[in-house]
Amino acid sequence: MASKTPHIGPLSPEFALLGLLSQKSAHGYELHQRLVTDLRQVWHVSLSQTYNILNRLEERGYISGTFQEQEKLPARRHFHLIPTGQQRFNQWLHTPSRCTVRAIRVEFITRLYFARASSPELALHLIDVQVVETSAGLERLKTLLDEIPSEDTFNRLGVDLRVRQMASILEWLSYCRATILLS
Amino acid sequence: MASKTPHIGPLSPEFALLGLLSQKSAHGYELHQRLVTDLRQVWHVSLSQTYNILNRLEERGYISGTFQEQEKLPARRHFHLIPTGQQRFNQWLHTPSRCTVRAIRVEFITRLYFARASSPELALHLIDVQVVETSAGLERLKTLLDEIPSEDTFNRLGVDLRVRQMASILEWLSYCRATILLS
DNA sequence: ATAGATATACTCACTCAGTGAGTATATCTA
DNA sequence: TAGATATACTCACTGAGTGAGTATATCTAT
Repeated sequence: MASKTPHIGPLSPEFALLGLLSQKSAHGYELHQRLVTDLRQVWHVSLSQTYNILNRLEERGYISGTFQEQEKLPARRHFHLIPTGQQRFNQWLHTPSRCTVRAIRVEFITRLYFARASSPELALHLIDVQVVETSAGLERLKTLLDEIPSEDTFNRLGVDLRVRQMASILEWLSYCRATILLS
Repeated sequence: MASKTPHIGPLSPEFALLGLLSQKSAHGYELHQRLVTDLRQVWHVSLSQTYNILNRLEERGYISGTFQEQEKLPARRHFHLIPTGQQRFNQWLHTPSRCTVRAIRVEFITRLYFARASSPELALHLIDVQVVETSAGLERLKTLLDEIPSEDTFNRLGVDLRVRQMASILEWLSYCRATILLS
């Protein structure tokens, strides 16, 4: 019954929350706010989704939350990262993103955000690794495109668009490098 | 309790199935096969997801299925489009896609597939409308980018990538037009 | 002065996307 | 003749994402 892919997918803000907690423990509302200020163009996460993920992360034993009474406002839960969660985050931080537009735009940028905060050299390294990964992906897509017969119009159009997008991601990655160097 | 957005989202293969049924009624297995031959680079839909959607579509009164006994193989359900479903499909067919990479790559290509099958002029018209829509989206993104302060590095990087992708989509749309004209 | 908006802080119940395993039979292939 | 592959579908699950609801405090404009 247990799913073969507990791989909860790096395309949910899960790792972003883990990362924010690795910088500073906090309660849900604050985490959500940090997410929507620093990465609002990257993730579109509602408050309730934030809490959903936080609860799951706690169930799985990656973070731990304790209730804090407050004088006037309602009690809140203060979360902090525990070793398994830190380990999970570190591993994610060093794994390149898949070669899809969404993975780059959402997951890779998030990774870069945390990498730069901990060490700008790491950020530059991640960019270089991602360039290699993406170039390889682009070649695979070009080969795939060549193998699709011209009558197969819509499959060709789909792959052709992906080829163009990979190419534009490569250009963006180089712009990204320059931006990180200057920042 | 009822969701405010019954907007089941055009990013599920729902409309593709409606469209396939508008061309020819069929049973689930066959619909799945048509999907993975003609649009395999566009949708990645498993057989069980196909049945899920077909069941939902029937519950909602867009399609209707009747059991057919077979001599040797197990009975199968033959689906056909009913008027509300046809109407829903027609409306979708004439609504431009949102300006996101995924909407274009998945939904727009699907729309084009059905448009060309019914009339190549319609396909060309849809492309032209989409160009207008996408150009407007690109301008909005550029304005947004200008409004993000340069210290806000990662939000800028996110929007910058989207700008590049919109630009590459516009080029692709023009390639698309040429392809449809020649096909 | 006070009414209404906004901020803090969280819970709950829901729909939809997507997967994997399971059931059953027929036919093709080495 | 055994195993892979094709036909045809069901079921139960996890995870993404939303909207409404609860409750209190503070700020703001009339």
